[in-house]
Amino acid sequence: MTDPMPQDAEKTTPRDRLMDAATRLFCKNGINATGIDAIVAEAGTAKTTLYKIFKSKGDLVEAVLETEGKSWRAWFLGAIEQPTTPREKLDAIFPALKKWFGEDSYTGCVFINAVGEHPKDETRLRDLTIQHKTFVLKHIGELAGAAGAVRPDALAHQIGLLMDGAIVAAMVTRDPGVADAAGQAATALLDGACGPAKPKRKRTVVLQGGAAALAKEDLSVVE
Amino acid sequence: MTDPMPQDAEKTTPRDRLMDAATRLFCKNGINATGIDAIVAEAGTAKTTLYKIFKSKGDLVEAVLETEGKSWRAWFLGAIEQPTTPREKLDAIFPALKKWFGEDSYTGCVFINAVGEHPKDETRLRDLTIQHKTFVLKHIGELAGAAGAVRPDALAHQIGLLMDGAIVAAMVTRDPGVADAAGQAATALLDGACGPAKPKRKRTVVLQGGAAALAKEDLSVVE
DNA sequence: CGAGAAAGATACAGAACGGTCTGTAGCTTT
DNA sequence: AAAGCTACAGACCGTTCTGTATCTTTCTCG
Repeated sequence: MTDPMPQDAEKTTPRDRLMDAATRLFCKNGINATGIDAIVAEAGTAKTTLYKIFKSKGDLVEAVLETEGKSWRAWFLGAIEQPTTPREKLDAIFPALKKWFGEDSYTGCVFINAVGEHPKDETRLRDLTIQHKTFVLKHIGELAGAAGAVRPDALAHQIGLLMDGAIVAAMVTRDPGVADAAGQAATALLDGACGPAKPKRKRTVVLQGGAAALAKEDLSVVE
Repeated sequence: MTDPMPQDAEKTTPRDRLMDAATRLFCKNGINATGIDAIVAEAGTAKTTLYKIFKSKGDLVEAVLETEGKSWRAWFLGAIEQPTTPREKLDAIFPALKKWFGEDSYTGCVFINAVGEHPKDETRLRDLTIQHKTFVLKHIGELAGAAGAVRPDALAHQIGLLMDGAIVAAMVTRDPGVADAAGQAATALLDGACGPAKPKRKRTVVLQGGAAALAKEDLSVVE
């Protein structure tokens, strides 16, 4: 059967526009500070359209977090997969973050901000955030293991804390340079756990394919 | 002159009650999610009383941040000043944070959360946050210098990032154990910058009085 | 006691909130 | 041409928001 779908062109769906507008406004102004009217105005859709697609504002928030999380993970993994060795990939983390921090549209981590501005006994947003962070940490932990770290998961946990700290500090200070400070700390931790990087003398670290294959696997967070 | 103040007893002023209620509700539920009515109900005051004391909700928010910041700094400096040597004080940072994280009322850093839930082009809240963090980092930097760190300010910056990361991660996960991971990372960084702590063999580090005197100085953040 | 300030209670104003409703324009499909 | 679907437009619902105005109570202190 021939597909009657009208090709592609710039046929953006209302859903995409709503998600895009909501993401932008939630990040820039905060979730609670963003009204439905502002979202539909930015998206150029009707309010009815929004409520035909999403059950409620909370439903839209969750959809934004999931999509934004998946998008961020794809960008992040892509940004650190270009080097060849696991150690070099790990060393690419904070330069990548620095680039992110330098964007005009940088507004910190939408997960962290969402948890911070909602009631602390709320579990749904925290669970989504934990899934997001766990996915990233798992990948870093596997890289750390492949790089020969003595306690890969502990090292990944520490790097994750440095990442979160840098993300928050960059949001507050608007200074991408915090990524350098975090990167130097990470390098010191990595040197301690794996031995120095030896940037010129190539010290080949075997990559058994586990971490490399994982880089291309599904970015969804399974429950 | 005899003080005509009616002793003490539980004579709480409306201002104190309002500040207390606002602090608790802002931290627990978020600033934008907390209405004036909820604050006056929790404080047991009239709405008119609030607006007689504070010009606006934003004014109340700033007052809460300043008071809460001063209180936190006093607690934090007190929690790490009990050890004698600078290095031991630095090693006390993350155990202190762990105790904080374990409190039922722990809700993360109100400064970070406030910045996250407000428009990102807002400068006032970010400035208050930077002042707060700068004060803490300056103290840590002086301790690091007294402990013989090669680049005390850089080390303090890195420790600050670990602190922020731990604060955020503890808010999300509700697991005080993140302080242990952060503390291990800090210990590794400190060992690298100052040499190992040598916990038993006392390696006396001279303290020229600068950092010790500072511990008792004004906790206010000067503009 | 009695004057006056402080703070409570309450109602209100005007705007904004999340969310629903009615109606219609524009496009396929048949 | 008729029918149907999607999405936009915008009024509207009840609620909640920040902030104010008015009145009463309570307490202090001379």
